[in-house]
Amino acid sequence: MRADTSDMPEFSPRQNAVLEQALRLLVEGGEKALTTSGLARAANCSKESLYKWFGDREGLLAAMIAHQASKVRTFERSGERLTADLLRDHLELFARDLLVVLAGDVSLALNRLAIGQATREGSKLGKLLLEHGRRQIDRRAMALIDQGKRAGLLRFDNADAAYHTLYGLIVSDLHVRMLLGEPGLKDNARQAERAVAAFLTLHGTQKQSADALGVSAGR
Amino acid sequence: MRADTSDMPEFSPRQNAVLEQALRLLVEGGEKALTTSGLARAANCSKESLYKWFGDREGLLAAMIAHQASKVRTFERSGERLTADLLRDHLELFARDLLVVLAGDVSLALNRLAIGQATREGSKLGKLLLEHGRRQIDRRAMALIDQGKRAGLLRFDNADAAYHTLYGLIVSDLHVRMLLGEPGLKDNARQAERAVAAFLTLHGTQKQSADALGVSAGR
DNA sequence: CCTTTTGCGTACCGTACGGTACGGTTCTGC
DNA sequence: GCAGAACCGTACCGTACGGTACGCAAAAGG
Repeated sequence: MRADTSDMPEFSPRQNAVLEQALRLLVEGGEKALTTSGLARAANCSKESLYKWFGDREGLLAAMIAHQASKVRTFERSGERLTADLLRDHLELFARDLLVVLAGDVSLALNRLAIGQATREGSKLGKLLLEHGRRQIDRRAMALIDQGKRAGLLRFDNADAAYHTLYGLIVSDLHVRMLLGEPGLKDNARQAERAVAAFLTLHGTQKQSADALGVSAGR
Repeated sequence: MRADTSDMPEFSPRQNAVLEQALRLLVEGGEKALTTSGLARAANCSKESLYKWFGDREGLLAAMIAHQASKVRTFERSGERLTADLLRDHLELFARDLLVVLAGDVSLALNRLAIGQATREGSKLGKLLLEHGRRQIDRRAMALIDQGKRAGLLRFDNADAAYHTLYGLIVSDLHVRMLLGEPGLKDNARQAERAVAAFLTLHGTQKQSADALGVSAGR
């Protein structure tokens, strides 16, 4: 169960507990609620220890991202032989998982934090968040659609472009809306079905019934 | 040239100049660079005037959003008879405009600001930003695809769902990536073409050559 | 011309943050 | 059992913010 090419520092249990408190504060009160004093109080540790462990505030934020990413390992069960139905199931599962992850409290809070820090000249936190948080889910999807292509069930020239199409169909502007404070979808499964149906219409090799494309919906 | 159902307070020229400076500070240095003292210095006005005009800091931020929105009026030229080629052209134009707007410095800075303020319990700024900034572009797109349906060129049951599909195909995760500090696309036009081609494959009534779907790409 | 309003510039206040220093306490290795 | 490290709690420091108050110049208006 070792992580892949992990380079990450890995923190002590005590430090992980502190990072957990930090995430809690961030989720509950936003960035302004995550102060060194407040964290020290909430985690029953001293500010001195915080600075010893994480260097400065930015180091703490980076550690929080790494810590959260280390919790979201995604399994890659890629043994079975793919059929059209199986591919659809796996794509819909991926879509549902993606929607659940993006709508998660911690994910939203960390993204808000990194976006709040970012400026025109890029952002250290933003890079970290994209790399740590996105790599896993990207790999899972890419492996899946690659497998679909090798099984003759999907057709596309550029896997990256096809993946971004899938992503856009699943998420649309929902992520930004949630980041801005809007509530999420009422029914993730429905959205997943619609997105995957559209994706298969675009990139599937078999005729797709276009039924699932225009149903009542309503966000 | 009157705005539609505008209720907005509309500010004096002097106040607009101050808001312009505020936007400049925000774009150049992010939220932390937008302080009342800094703005007063940059705009050659007194802090007292700022508080008299805008109430408090949140009022200033809201005014900045309203001011920016008042600058981005979108024309609605919906006279001509639609053909398939014309519809495609208009959709691609919309897509390019959308990508340009989302990638704009001021748009990114305001979205970062509102997202940074937002918490789980919604955000005043976020609501404002979505309503003021999005309404125009949403209306333009909805009118366009509605027109396309009436002309028998598009088919869908739910216009809202179809629009979100179009939006997702155009933007994918690009908006969030840019908010996190990543550079934008190298070629908006290419992305617009691909997205519209996919959208027409899904919702067009005429056979679409699937050529434009899988080309080399590269973001 | 004089009055009133508007607004600039500056000084000021309370607060709260990030970061440091220190004394006392618990844990660890030998 | 003891020395040394790790660590907690608290106090402290400098700074910078949001917001207010005041003195004075310049425009507005009759």
